[in-house]
Amino acid sequence: MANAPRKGPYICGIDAALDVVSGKWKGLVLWELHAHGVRRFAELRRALPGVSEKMLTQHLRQMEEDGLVHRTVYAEVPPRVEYSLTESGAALNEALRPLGEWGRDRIRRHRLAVAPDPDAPVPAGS
Amino acid sequence: MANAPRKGPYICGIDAALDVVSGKWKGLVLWELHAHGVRRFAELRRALPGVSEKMLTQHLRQMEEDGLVHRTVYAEVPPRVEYSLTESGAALNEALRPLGEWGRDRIRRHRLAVAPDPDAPVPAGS
DNA sequence: CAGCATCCATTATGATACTG
DNA sequence: CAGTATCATAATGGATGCTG
Repeated sequence: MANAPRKGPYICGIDAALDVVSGKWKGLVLWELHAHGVRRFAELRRALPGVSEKMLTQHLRQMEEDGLVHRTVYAEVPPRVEYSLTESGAALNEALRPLGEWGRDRIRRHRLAVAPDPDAPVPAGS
Repeated sequence: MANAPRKGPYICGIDAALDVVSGKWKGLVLWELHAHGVRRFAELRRALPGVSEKMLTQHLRQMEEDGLVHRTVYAEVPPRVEYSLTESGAALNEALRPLGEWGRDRIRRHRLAVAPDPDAPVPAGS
């Protein structure tokens, strides 16, 4: 993925779409940017428990190249980089919603493990 | 994938869903089974240009384990095995439809390569 | 803070030959 | 026909250290 080995040719829309969302964290990045609108690198990092800097960078660059996310660099010290969804990325997210529903259903039905939400407020008394 | 290294825990429905559709041919298998209802091993093989027997078997087994496809073996000579979508698989396919739309849009917009449909009728004069 | 470079481990995918 | 087994390679994921 590091050098975006563009798959294709595609047989139908499904695999064209799956091609750009495949990757361990792409779905979560989309989700996170959709939920918050704009996120900085470190914020995304925190939102994706277990992701390494390299992977996050790779995924973000790939998604930028695929026209899904927008990257804004502020020439400040310390540096600041903000990510947001492009129009295409937002549309993809919309298209992903039913899939998310199905996934939640599946989690319920099969009682799969769910990681704690790092955005959740800290429980009182801790 | 050969031994289904169940990922998770999941952070949201999206990645739970992406987990079961990730794989180079899963989307196409779903598509094919959706379009035709029931397909034999060799039919699926033909429908997925370039897939190796091993990969197809692996994907089908994984999808069976994930409860997406149903596998029926007929004790005949020569052997016959038919695959079809389970209820869950059909629901997944429904959930995948908007994604397919988005993918087709993307193909159009970026003028991406599209493989010829092996199901298409043979052009006259060949 | 937001990265890039390097090395290394694990997975995914493939080609080929063989079997009931 | 519908697979398995075996042998390879490519793609992906991750740990660590360094830089502007």
